Amino acid sequence: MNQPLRMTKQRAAVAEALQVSDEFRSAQQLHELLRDRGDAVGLATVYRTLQALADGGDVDVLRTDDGEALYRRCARTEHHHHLVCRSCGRAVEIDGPTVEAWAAEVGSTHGFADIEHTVELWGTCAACRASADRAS
Amino acid sequence: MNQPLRMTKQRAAVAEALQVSDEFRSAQQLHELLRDRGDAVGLATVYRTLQALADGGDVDVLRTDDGEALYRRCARTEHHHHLVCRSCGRAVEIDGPTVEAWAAEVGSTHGFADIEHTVELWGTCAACRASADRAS
DNA sequence: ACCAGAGTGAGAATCGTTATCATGACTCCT
DNA sequence: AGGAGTCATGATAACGATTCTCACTCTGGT
Repeated sequence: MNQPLRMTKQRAAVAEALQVSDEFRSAQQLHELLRDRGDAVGLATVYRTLQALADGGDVDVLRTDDGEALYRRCARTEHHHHLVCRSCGRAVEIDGPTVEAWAAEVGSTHGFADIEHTVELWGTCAACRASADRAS
Repeated sequence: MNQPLRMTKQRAAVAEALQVSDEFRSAQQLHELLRDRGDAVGLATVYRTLQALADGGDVDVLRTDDGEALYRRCARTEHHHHLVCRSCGRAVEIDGPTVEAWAAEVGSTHGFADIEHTVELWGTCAACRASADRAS
């Protein structure tokens, strides 16, 4: 068994920064956000904390097209997917009712085991579209 | 209009290395593979070529969990997904008949536009499972 | 209050990837 | 064949994200 994590100022700060928004944020964004807010936390610690939270299933992680990791504290712990705004990171949690079974079936059909699936939707949310229009 | 790319030894070599296998390979793996085979090609060129091929839709790109890009020359050019072996990179092209419509619908329901989706399945193929058993 | 050990942070180190830039190869024109 | 102009190459530097190192600090149990 792995002993529970100690609660420190920094971990609390990171956790809280995640509570606040429902948007996916990169480690660096969170680091900056904390700095600006006054709770300066070392970048390394932000990374460590996020990793720990992710391992514990407390935050969801996904990758942008260029490989950067984004983190978000989701309302539910159960398996789900996301519809993410590619410009602001705002996300909606969604289910893929049919996807789950489909994935497992396709996997075994081809003799693959331990199937996992990555299903994420990317789009531009209404708000970001509005501000893009305004700019043009 | 963008003029066609010049066909050079190195581009041919990279393209051919991709033809050979149906496995997803990283740029670095391909670079090594070419070196070993005798067709030494600069790493930068491998990256450039892969990027060009990807832009042209001639190779598919996906990202591992840790953000590394993997490339593969697929049989079809039309939109499709993959079932990839997480240990050897072997891949099977699959369709997600229902997924497409579902993605678009979910997107518009939440007011998102320009919906794209990422759907990839990861598993362990029969061959890799066999060699894993042998090792244990 | 004390102490063992987990946690922290500044900076170095890694790793994948992209940018630079001098050099080389290819095309087209004559 | 002889250039001029262009695109491609490759060694290397630069980059950005992430991880590692290590001396120092704090937490949590006593």
